[in-house]
Amino acid sequence: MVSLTEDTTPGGIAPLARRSTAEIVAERLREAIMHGGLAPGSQLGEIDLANRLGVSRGPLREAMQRLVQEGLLRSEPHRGLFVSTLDEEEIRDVYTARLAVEGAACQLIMRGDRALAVAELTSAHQRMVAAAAADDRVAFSDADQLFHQRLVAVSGSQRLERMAQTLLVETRMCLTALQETYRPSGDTVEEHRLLVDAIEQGDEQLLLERLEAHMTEAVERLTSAS
Amino acid sequence: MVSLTEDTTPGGIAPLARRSTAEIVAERLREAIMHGGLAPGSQLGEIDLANRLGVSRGPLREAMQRLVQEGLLRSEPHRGLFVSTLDEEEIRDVYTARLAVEGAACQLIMRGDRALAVAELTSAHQRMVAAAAADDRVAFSDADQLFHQRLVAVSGSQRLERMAQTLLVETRMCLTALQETYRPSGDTVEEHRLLVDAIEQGDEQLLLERLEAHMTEAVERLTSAS
DNA sequence: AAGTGTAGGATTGTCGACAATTCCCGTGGT
DNA sequence: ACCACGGGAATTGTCGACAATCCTACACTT
Repeated sequence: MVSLTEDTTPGGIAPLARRSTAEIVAERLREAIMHGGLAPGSQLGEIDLANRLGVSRGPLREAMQRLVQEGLLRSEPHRGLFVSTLDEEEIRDVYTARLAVEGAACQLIMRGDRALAVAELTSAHQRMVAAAAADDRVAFSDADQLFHQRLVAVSGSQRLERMAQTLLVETRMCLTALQETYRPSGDTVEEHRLLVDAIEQGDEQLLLERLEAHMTEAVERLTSAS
Repeated sequence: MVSLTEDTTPGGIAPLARRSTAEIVAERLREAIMHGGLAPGSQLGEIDLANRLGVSRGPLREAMQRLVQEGLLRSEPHRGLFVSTLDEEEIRDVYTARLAVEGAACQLIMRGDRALAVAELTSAHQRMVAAAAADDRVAFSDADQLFHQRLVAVSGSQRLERMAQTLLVETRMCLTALQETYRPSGDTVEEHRLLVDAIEQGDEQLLLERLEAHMTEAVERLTSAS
């Protein structure tokens, strides 16, 4: 039985608030869905998964209910749980919601700590540049996800951050499924840089326009590939 | 043991998709939190709740994990689950998120079926008027909630609708907690009517302005009372 | 041959009991 | 009077087993 509660902060004293098993398992499942370990549409056998994770069916089922609430899993009573599939319309919906959430985050950033935002996002952007240079698809997607995670995180809104997390997992799920056709592109890198620039300049209108353009471009790239 | 799976469509043939127990229990818990049956900050005893709902601890725990994921419950490992409390900052956060979600829904409505939206929202608005006339606080809150539920529902975005659901429950939780000071007001009724009017006119800019004003007013009413 | 009915197998849904951890409170010491 | 220190109770977390349900495949009827 593998230990699920590994302490991530060796020197830290404060993080005494260990997380519940269901939360940890849910995170593992999210990662698996994101990286394609659990393909869209596939059924999740409880006994198999429980054994693989080293936990019993109880905590596993609790974790799965979390993902059902998030929309990542679909529940068919007495049939089982399946990884959600995203058709073209759903992809558009994801990006519509992302635009709403991240747009609101941008507005908060403009009224808040812009310097912090620029610092955080520039750091994430540099990772994108490096990943693109190395032509590392996984690292590129990681950096892309990190960029948008930080965008909503520095907004300071817990709810926008939580909503964005789910949406980013869904986004990542698409990218992984279409891994063949999706490659690091200079355009994508540039789009993110333009966002940071707009924040630095303090031009809210410009920022929102560029964010919308960024989302539109992303949908275009994904739907044209499928 | 009481039957939880009551068929709502006697004559219908298609709706065979019965919902899972966890989903039903989660909905019951949401209602209880909304209406004050479970006060903010109070702990949820598992055995007691399970007995009261007529289910075992297993399904109940699964349902509770859903609410934890939604943010309605807070989990403290080995301590228990508590109903989330909302301080003033959190209330502002809720309305920030609501503005983002409902604003996006409004934009979709403007590009979609405006007539349907007007019909649905007018109907909900009439309930508000009636509740205000009868000075029925609960019915008034019900109508208010229904109005905003329909607003996101007619947008056609599943994700915006799901996000809004959680936010509306949190909103309702505040209203219930502050039930003493919150009363049906003509201003609130009028604000909703202005929203419907803006949709009917097809003026997106005006609609968004009025929506933002509506949210701001609501925050004002709630925070000044506490 | 096509469709229907039925038995088998497998999976999910549910339940009760056991183990682990935490908090409360009484006791003793300083 | 205050603080440190266990003992005990209550609650959560976990687990394995039982019951209900559904899919598959095969035999039977028309």
